[in-house]
Amino acid sequence: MTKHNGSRRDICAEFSPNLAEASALKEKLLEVAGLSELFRVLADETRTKIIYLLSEQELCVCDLAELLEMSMPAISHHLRLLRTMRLVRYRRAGKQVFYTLDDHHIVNLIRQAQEHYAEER
Amino acid sequence: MTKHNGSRRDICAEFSPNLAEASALKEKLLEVAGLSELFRVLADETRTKIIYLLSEQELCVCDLAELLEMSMPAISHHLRLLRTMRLVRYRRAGKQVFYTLDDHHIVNLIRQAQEHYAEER
DNA sequence: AATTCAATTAAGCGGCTGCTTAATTGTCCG
DNA sequence: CGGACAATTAAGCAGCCGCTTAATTGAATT
Repeated sequence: MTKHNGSRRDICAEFSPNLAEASALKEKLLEVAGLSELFRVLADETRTKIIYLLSEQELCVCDLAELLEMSMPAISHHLRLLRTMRLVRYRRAGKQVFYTLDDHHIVNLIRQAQEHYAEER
Repeated sequence: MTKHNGSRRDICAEFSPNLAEASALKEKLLEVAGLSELFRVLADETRTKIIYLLSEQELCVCDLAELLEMSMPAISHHLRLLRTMRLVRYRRAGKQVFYTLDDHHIVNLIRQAQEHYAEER
């Protein structure tokens, strides 16, 4: 007649994880606060590809557009976000603007995702 | 009067990265195809928190709702996605349904993001 | 069986996002 | 200067996403 749920309680309304534990969990949540902003960058396939390409070599906007088979404004739009998030750097060379990856941590994230989730479906 | 751009070309319309290189890059892109689906899961703060909480311990829906200060339908909605992506498992215990993390790779992704992007602003 | 509570589902809405087309800026070259 | 081209910006639209409220399901308790 004690708790029969493997050291857990029975009815939700009565006690959440015992109070101390609950606030400990809530604190833990602070650790991940704000991370989604970063993941949101990678949530778009085109952006992930841009980052991946730039991790290989410097490229100008129209090269990216051609490689990804998208319009230049579309690419430019994505680059704008990557710029404001300080993930890429750019330099002007005549009429063209060349972009390079400025944050290589993010490639590690991509690679790690690759390792664990390659070819699933 | 040769190329003055450090072994690169000048005008975009004329040659993208020399043809062989271009198709090599395009092939590389296949490596990251489909990954965004995964990152999209983490692009929502609530989901990242759910995953993080479940990596600590098994929790029922109403606990999650309380810890995250959100409605149960909202939480349930997110869990549905996590279920279809096979990231969580669940078991029924009376009126409650307990969820556990079924894929711990994804926690590594979160931790890695944490390490590199903690406390930036 | 009737009530209660956890959970899910359904329907609907408001906001965000990623694209398009069109206009604008900046640079080079004749 | 004027034309050409890379790039960005602006405006607008369509689809998606995450929430809400309301209805439904499922299980336990009486």
